[in-house]
Amino acid sequence: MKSTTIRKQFIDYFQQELNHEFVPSAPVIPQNDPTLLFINAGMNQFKSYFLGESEPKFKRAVNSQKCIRVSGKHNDLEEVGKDNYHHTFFEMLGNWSFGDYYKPEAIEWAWKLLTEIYGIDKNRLYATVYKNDDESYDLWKKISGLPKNRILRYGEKDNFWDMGAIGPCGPCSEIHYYRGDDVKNQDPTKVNADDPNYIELWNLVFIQYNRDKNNKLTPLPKKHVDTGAGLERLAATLNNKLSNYETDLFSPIIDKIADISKVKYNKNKSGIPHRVIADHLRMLAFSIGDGAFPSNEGRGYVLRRVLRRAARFGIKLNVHEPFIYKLVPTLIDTIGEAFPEIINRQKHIQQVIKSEEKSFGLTLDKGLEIFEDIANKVKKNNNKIIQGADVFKLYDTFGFPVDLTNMLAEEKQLKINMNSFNNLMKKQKEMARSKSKFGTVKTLTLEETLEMTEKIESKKTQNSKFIGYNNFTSESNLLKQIQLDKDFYLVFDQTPFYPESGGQAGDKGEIIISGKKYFIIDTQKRNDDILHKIKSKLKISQNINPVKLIVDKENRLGSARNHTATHLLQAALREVLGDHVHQSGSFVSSKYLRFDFTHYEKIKEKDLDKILNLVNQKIIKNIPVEPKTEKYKNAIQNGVIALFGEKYSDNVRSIKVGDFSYELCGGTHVKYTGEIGPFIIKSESGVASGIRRIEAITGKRSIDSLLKYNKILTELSYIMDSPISKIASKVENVFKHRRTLKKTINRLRKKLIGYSVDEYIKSPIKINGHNLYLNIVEVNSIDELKNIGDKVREKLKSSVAIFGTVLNSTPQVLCIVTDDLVKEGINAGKIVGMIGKKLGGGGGGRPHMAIAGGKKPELLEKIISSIKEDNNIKKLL
RNA sequence: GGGGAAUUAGCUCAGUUGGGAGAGCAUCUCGAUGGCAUCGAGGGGGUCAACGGUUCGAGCCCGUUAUUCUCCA
Repeated sequence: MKSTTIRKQFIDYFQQELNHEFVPSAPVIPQNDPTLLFINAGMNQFKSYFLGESEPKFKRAVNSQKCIRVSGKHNDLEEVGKDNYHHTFFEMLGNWSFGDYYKPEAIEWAWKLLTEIYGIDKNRLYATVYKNDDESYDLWKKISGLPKNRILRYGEKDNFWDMGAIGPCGPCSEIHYYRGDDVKNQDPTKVNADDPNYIELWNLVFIQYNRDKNNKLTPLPKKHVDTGAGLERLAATLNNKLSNYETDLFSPIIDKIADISKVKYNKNKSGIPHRVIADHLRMLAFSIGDGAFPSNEGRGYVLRRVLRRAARFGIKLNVHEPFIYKLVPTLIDTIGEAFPEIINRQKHIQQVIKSEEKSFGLTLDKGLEIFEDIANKVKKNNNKIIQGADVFKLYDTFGFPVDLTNMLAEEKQLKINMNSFNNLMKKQKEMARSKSKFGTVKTLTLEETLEMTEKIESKKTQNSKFIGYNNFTSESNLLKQIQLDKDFYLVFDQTPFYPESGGQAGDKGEIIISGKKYFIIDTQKRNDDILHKIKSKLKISQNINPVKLIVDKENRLGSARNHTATHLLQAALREVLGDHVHQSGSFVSSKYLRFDFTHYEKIKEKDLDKILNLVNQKIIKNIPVEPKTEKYKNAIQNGVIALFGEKYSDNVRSIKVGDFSYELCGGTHVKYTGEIGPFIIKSESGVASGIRRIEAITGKRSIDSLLKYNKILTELSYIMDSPISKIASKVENVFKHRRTLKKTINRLRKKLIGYSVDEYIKSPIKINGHNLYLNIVEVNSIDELKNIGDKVREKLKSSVAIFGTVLNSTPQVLCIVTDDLVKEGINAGKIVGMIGKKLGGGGGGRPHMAIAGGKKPELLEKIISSIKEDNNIKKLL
C-alpha cells in the first residue's frame, strides 16, 4: 500500500465519514512560539485550545502534521540512521476532539480504521491503558474483543500524558503491533519493552485534568482527544517492512543516493549513510521550505548541523561535491502531492542547500590545512600521536569533524588521542551547562504565564477584538491584567491598538482610567489576546470600566505609510527582478521599513533605480488601497501573494493596490498611495546567502531627508561655485588634482631632503673608531624623519646618526646605523631606548633604524648634544 | 545562554619582544615575445571592522561593540 494512500485513507475516514475538519499541517517553523525550535507534535498548533486560551472554530479535526525532532531524550541526532525508525522529520497523523467526543468514539474509530480499512490482523494487536483507567479498559474489551492478555495496564511513564509540569493532562491509550514471524507464540511482556518486534502504532491521549502547581488534578470542564500515529511506521507495518526506510517514502531517495554515489544500499549497518542522508534531506527541505535558514545560531544552526551530518555521510560514500540538493526532486516525487509547499519552493530549497553544502566544503578545506600543519609538526618531532587538544581545537574552533581527523591521521600512520579529546569535550559540556544555569533570565512558559494571569472577569475565553482599522479611539472594558517579569499588560474586550504582527510594530498611545492618563508603549498579541504594555506599574483591583483608549495617530499613520510602501516595494521587486522574490522577513514601524527577500545576488544599481522609480510612480498615481475580507481559496485563485510558511484561516484579509499589488495582510494601511509621500531606499544589503535586505523611509522622514540633502547640495553648490548637476564631477576633479599635488609635494620634499642631508653629515664626531652624527632637524612628519634616515644611511659608511626633532610638541629621535656597524653589533633600537627614557618616554625599533619619543621637548637639544659625553650611551656606540 | 576563533588592497592571505603596511591573483599603463596567450617594467587601489584605553608611539597589548565562522547547552 502506498504511503499516499495510507495518508489519504486516514484523512478521508475522519473527514468524510466522521465529520472532522481537515486542518492542513502547520509549518514546521513555529509562528508564535519562540520557546519552540520546531513543531514537534501534531498538537502544537492546537495547544491554545487545550489551555483554554482560545476557542476552536470546529469541534473535530483531522490532520497530518509535519514534525521535526532533533533533540530530546528519545531522539538524539547522532542516532538517526543507525536503526530503522528514528527520524528527524516525520508525519504525525491524528484525529482530534475539542470538547466533543471522547474515549468510546476515539477507541472505536481507531480500531475500525486499523482493522477494517487498513486490514491489520487483530491477532497482532495490543491495547494499553493507564493503570486505573477502567473506562478505557472496558471500552477496549467491548469494542475490539481483544482477550485479556492483549489489553495491558501501564503506569505514568507509558500511559499518562502531560504538556508540562502544570496544565492539561490525562491518561492515554496506545495500540501496539507485533510484527514478528511467530504469531502463535507472542509474549505480551515484550510490549513497551524496547523489543523491535513489538512496536507502538498509535497513541490516543485523553485530556481530562488540569494539574496545578501543587500537583493536584482537577477535572476539566471540557475533555479533549489528541491522537497521533506516525505515518512512516504505519507505512512500514502495512507493507510488512521491518524498516521505515524500505517504504516508498524513503526508497526512491535511497535509490537516488545509491545512483549518485555508486554505492549500493545495504539494509544492515553499511547502509547507515544512505539512511542518514535520506532522513536529513526531508528535514532540510521542509524546514527551509517553511522559512528556516542555515545559520550559526538557534534554529538555523540546527539546520546547519543536520546538513553537515548528511554531507559527512556523503563523504563516507565518497561523494566530495555538493549533492544533497540534487535529491530534492526525488523527495518531491515521494511527498510533494501531500505538501505542495515544497514544490512551490523547490528552487529556493535547492539553492539554499547547495550553497550551504559549498560552505561546508570551505570549512573542510580550511580544517584540512590546519590538520596538515598539526600532522607535520607531530611528524617533525618524531611523534606518532596527535594530541587530544589539537583534535579538539580542530573540531571546536574550526568545525572539522573528528571522524575525518581520525581518517586522515590513519592515512599518515598517526593516531589521535581520543581519551584526551573526550575529556575536553566533557569539560566544555559541563561548562556550558553550569554557566547557563546562572546566566539566563528566566523566561516564563505559557503555563506559568497562565498561572500569573489575574482575571478581572471570569469569562476566560473572551478575547479582545481589534477594531482599529478605521478607529483610533474606543470605549473598552478591561478583561485581564498580566504581569510578565517587570512588565504590565492590560487586555480589553475591544481595542483600536494594533498588536505587533505581520512585521508591523505594535501601536503606541494613551489610556484613560478614571480620568487619569497612562501611556501605552507597545502592543503585542498572544493567541487571541491583545496585550497593551503599560509604561508605569499599575495594579487594578476594582472595576474601572469603561476606559478610554486612544491610539497615537501620527505614529500609526507612519506605520501605515511604511506598510503600504512595503507592499508596493514587493510588487516592484517581483516585476523588476522576477517571481523568485519572496518575502522572508519584514519589519514596519513609524520610522522606517525593512524588507528581506529571496534573491541571489546584489541588486544592480540600474535595477534599484527602476524599483525606486516604479514605487514612486505608483505613489503619485494616488491609487486607492483596498482592504477586503474574502475566502482564502478565492484569494489564492485570484493570485494573491501569501506569505510562505504562514498559516491562514478560511477567511482572510487582503490588501489590493490597483492591479499592481495584491497581498494577504492583516496590517494597517493608508487609504490612497499618495499619502505615502516620497519613497527613498536607504540601503540594500545582504543578510545571508540568498537573502537581500532593503531599508527604506517614507512620509515625513523621507521629506525631511530630501529637504536636508537639498540644503546640503545648495550649500555645496555655493561653496564649489558650480551648479548642482556638476558638483560630482567637480569634486572628483578637485580630488584628482589634490592627489597629484600631494604626490608632487612629496617628491619635491624628498628631493629637498636629499639636498639637506649633506648639511647633517658635515661634522662627524669620532667615537670608538667610527663616525657619529648628531643633529636637530626640522621635519613635517615621522615619515620625513625616516626619509632623512634612509638617505643618510645610503650615503654613509661605518657611521651612526642620531637626529632629533619636535613634532606636535613631542620630541622624536631617530637613530640609524650603517649595515657594517649593525654586523658589529651596534643596535639602533637600544640606543634610542636610552634616549627615549631621558625624554620621559621610550624607544625602539630595528637594529639599523629606530625611533624614540618622549614627553619633554625642552630637553631635546641638551640631550642630543650631551650624547657624546654620556658614557652609558657611548658603550652602545 | 556559554566557550574557542576570524575581520589587513577588488579576491586569497602574510605581517612578534609595539617603532617604515606587504605578497600572490585581479586591474590600469608601457614594452617585448607572438596568439587557446606568456614575460618584463611601472602605476592606482588601505580610516589594518568600529569605538574606547594603555603608550612618546598601536595592524600588533587591554576593554566594549558589530559581523562572520565554529563547538557546547
